[in-house]
Amino acid sequence: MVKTVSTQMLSSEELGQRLDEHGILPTQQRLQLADVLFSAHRHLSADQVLSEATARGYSVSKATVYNTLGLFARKGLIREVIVDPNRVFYDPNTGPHHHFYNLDTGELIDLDPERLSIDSLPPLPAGTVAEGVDVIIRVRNQ
Amino acid sequence: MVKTVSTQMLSSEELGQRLDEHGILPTQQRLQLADVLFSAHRHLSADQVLSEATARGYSVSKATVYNTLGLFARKGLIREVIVDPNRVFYDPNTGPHHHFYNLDTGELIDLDPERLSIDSLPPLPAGTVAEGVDVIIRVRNQ
DNA sequence: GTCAGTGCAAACCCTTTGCAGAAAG
DNA sequence: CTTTCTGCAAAGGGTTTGCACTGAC
Repeated sequence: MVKTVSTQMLSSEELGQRLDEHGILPTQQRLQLADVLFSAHRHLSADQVLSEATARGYSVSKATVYNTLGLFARKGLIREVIVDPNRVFYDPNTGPHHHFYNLDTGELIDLDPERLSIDSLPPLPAGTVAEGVDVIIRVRNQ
Repeated sequence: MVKTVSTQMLSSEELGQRLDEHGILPTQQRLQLADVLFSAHRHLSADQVLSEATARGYSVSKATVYNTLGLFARKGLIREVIVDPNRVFYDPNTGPHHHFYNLDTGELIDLDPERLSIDSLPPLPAGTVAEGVDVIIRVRNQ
């Protein structure tokens, strides 16, 4: 069973089910924020999520955006991407893949997983277990 | 030139030369901060650099630490490592290598470059050039 | 003397928190 | 009705900035 992640707008039932699957109570604001995150197949910062939500006429506060994004990330619904000391990006794609980060535009772009994958991890420091691997290719224009 | 009682591993002449090579005017504070950075083979945050400098009896202000670390990084003397949204780490090793980041301890550990290297970059987004590649393996204790 | 570097405190910006009111079950 | 969520504003914490002072050449 191959499930492809669609980039089109998801119905609120689908969104609600997705929240349920991750143990997240689907309130109105959470559904709206999930809608923003999953319909844009882009990487958004908290601020951008708030702007986008506001632009769509959703009524959400800044605190709720931050709290909700943190919750979604903790529950595994989305992934935090740390590439810029000034802001955290949120990636609706939780599958294994890496990123280009454009230092000039601040844009974060998915890297085709087939193009670069770390297949064998090196020995980890004693007493630790791997939690995740991030590869960031920093690029500049021209 | 008066020698101060310190634990520095590089002579101030060596440090001064290193700053010169990177086009950095070697002032007293810059030499002291370079001393802290290069004698500790660790990854330090700005705050840790300040603490360490103070502990050694160096007289540097917080603003100068931040300005100087930024300058060193811009000039290629040290490398910024972005792994934690709450602080930037500075790595005196500018050679190609990657990192383990311990989420429990906040510790950043060098990964032996022979253990993991990205030898062929995937095609970059159109109109961009690679600036650097960061691989972060996030680990937890136990 | 001139220009760059430094120190201090205040400003900044993103993010988190405290708490009262609203909503979900 | 009880518990959880939301919104507002204020606090928090790392980093940057404005400006006067100091130091290097």
